[in-house]
Formats: sequence, C-alpha cells, structure tokens
Amino acid sequence: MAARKPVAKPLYLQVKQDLVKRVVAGEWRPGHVLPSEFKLAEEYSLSQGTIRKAIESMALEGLVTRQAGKGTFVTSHAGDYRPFRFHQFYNGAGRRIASEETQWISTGPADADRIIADALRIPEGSAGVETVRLRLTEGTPLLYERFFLSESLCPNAQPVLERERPASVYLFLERRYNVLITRVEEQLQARGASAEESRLLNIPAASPVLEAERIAYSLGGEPVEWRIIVGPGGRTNYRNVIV
Amino acid sequence: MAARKPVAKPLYLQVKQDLVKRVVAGEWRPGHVLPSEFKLAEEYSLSQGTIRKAIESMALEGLVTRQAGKGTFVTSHAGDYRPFRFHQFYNGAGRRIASEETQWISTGPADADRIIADALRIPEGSAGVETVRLRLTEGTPLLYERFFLSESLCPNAQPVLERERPASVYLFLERRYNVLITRVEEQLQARGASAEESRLLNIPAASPVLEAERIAYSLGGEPVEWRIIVGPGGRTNYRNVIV
DNA sequence: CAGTGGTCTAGACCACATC
DNA sequence: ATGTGGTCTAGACCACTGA
Repeated sequence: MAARKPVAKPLYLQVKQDLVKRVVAGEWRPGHVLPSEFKLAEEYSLSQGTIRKAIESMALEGLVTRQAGKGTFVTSHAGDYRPFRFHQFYNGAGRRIASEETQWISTGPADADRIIADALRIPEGSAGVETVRLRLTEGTPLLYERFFLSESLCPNAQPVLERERPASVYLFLERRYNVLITRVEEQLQARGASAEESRLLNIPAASPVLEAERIAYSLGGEPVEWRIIVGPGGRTNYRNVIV
Repeated sequence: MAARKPVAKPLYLQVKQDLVKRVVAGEWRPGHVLPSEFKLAEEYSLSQGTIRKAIESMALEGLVTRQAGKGTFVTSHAGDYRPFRFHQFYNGAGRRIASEETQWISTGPADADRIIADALRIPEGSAGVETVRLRLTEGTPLLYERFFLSESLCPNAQPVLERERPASVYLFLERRYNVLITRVEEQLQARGASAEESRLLNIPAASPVLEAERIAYSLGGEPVEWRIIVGPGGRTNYRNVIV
C-alpha cells in the first residue's frame, strides 16, 4: 500500500522522530493516550508493524508506556508509571529515600556560576532560581539538595516554587512548562561536607559526604535543570545496575 | 509451517531461554558466531521473525552482538564489542580510568566474611581467593580494588591469578571457567580512607573516598564476584546516566 | 556471487480492557 | 461487542560482508 521511497533512514525511525516532535509540541500531553497503531499506520500510510517498531523504540526509552487493551500513553511523572525513576539514593536500612518528607530551606534568585552555565549551556551569569531543600526519613535529614532553573527556560518560576513547594520538580516542569524530563546524567564524588551541609545534615564539619551533580535533560535533549544532591557517608548510599 | 501450540509463554521467549541455555552450556563460546536466523528458524520449526525477536532481546541485554552481513556473535570481554562496559570511574580530567596501568599488590586465600557470603549467596567462611590491586594513570594511583572469587565457583584460581595477573577479571572468568559476566550491581558510599587505602593511594588518613561495592552476575544470574573499588575524593568521580 | 542481518508488508489469532 | 497492544507467519527487498 505504501509507496516505496528511496532509502534514507529507516521509516520507523523517521516515524519515531516525528512522533517525538509531536509529543514535544504538546499535541499529546503527559499522561494522555496516543492514537492506536492502526490509526497512525493509516495517517502515515505505513503498515502497522512499522508504526509498532517506532512506538516500541519510544517505549524502550521510557518516553511512552504501553498497556495491552488500553493504549499507548505519554509518560508522566505523575501517576505510577515509573516511580523512583531517578532516585538512586538509599538510606542505611536499604530503603529508597522517597520524597514524602521534604523540608524547604530557601528559594531565591541566583545567577548561573561557571559550572551551572556550562552544564545548562547558557551564558555565565544568566538569571535563574536556586532552591535548597532537605529530604528526611522519620525526621532525620538524609539528603541536602540544591537545584537551579534558568529564567530563560523556566520564566517566573520563583513565586510558584515558593508557593507550591513541589515535591517533584520534574512534575512541576511538566505541568507548568510542558517540559518532560526523560534523561539525567549524574557525576558522583566523595568530599568533605561544607559548613552549610554539616549544619543542615547535622554531621561533623568536613566529614565525608557523597555528592551527586545532576543535569536533567528534556525530551528534546536540552539541559533544563542543574542539581546537586548530598548525602552523609554511612547513612546514605547510591545504587546502580549496569547491564 | 509451524504447528500452532496452546499459549504458554511467547514462543520467542521460549526460544531465547533455550538459546541462553545453550550459550551457558558452551555450545557457542564467547566471540563465536551463532547459526543464522534462517538455520535456527528451521531447527526450531518457527518463522525467521520469531527467531529474530529472540535474538534481538538477547542483543538488547548485551549477551550477543549482531553485525549485518556477518552474523550474530556471543559477547566476549575480549575484542572491542563493548569496551569500558562496567567502568564508571573517571579521573579529575574527565577521562575514563582504563585498565592499561595496573599494579598488582597481593593475591591469597581468604574466607568469605559475612558481607561477601551474603553477596555471593555462599556460607560464611567459605574458601576463596582475594586480590588487591591498584589502577594508575601516569604513575599516580587512582583506584584501589579488592575482589573475591569463591573456590566453589572458581576452583584453583589463585595460581593462575598470580601467574597471569589478568587486567580483566571478567575475561579471565570467561576463558578459564566459561563464565560470562553480563550484569553488575554497585552500591556507592562516601567514607574515610582506611589505613591501607591511604597508604596505597597516597592520601591523608581518613580523607574522603568514594567506595563502590560491586557484585558481578553471570549469564545464568548467579553472583560470581564480589569487589570493592575505592577512589580518592577530588581525584576521581563516578558517572551514571539514567533514562 | 551467496549469505547475513535490517527493514517492511499484510495478513492472522490471542489476551486483555472497556462499555 | 469492540478496540487495544502482543505475538506470529510468510513472504519481500535492501545494504553489507567475504570468498
């Protein structure tokens, strides 16, 4: 049925690219359902099997979630599609440190320093918002978090952050800016705690902490958020599986 | 062509399971080529497409590597299929710490302590071999490694380890015991350096280090090796991508 | 040149979810 | 009952490899 075209890139990859573009454009919002494979096959004038390959590739990247009998849904940080997706920190008892207990420390305007500017590919000194908060378990502070959002990508974020104090930054980005975080890069190191960290985490000055510096990328591959997560040695650890 | 059977588990998963079993049994050794899709399709009396799904699933897990025009090969830690697959440590300059420079410290008999025994699912006190070595860059020690292999899974490993001092333990396991490591789990924490570590890494006593405790699993899912990797804070970091 | 994996089609039946 | 994704088949053409 479909016209045979000269080979450029596999059709299913072209379809995938276009579908991603349409998700980014907001045609289907996070949590909503995509057209069925047959509908898309008709729209693109391709066989259902080719559409399937495109969607399966997106599902592998965690961009959409498929449910037999129901449909294909754009992944959202709301709902229970993939909870804890980006949470690799565990407490001493081997339990994931979730976001139920959060203590908001501060939110305020900040300029991107050299490190943040490089990470987010913005000019040094760019305006933005910086927030500090703690994650706790049963009242004990376990993680110190500091994250930066640029004014250019997330205009006017400060008042909303202060008012709503969202437990999930990525859900906040999704709802307010239609920015879907699909990938994060983390760089871990051990170092001594800073004065602020030792005070907030209630640990001795300069005692060993595990620091994760994270850059979160949107569906389009653009760096959106810079963050550091700091946990005291001994009370926290970080888990990873490599296949 | 193929007979229609009552549904139990998808055929392609059954095929995959059987192919994995045959790889484990040594029918095709690491680095060697599997029969073509058509040959396997005939052997299993299934369509080529079903065989393809089975093999593609294995390829996704890194178990085999496919090359158009050549064939499907059992993954080996030799060759250049996936170099640095399990190396997440970087030096201060942002370069992966490779295994070119290695300093062998010691190899000797050891009994599994509680931690190792739990990790490898063997009785506490089981006999085995423990090795300590350093990874260096331009003569500077950057990583301290200590790993344990059980006598039951890797009989008589000590003399060979001492004689060959293999740069890649997993290549050694593959060649000598036909055990293919396909998955590792790592747990990271920050702590102060031990006396031995500070001496070997040439850092102040109790200064912050990043420790990765690793369990390496074979193709069959059995834990095979226990290891810790220790790098000084500031000079080393650990990188990770989450999708 | 023949053989390999990579892509694509057009049909089929299944289990599951929803109404 | 209808529609969804999940599996399976049997053909086809393509680009690449190596003799």
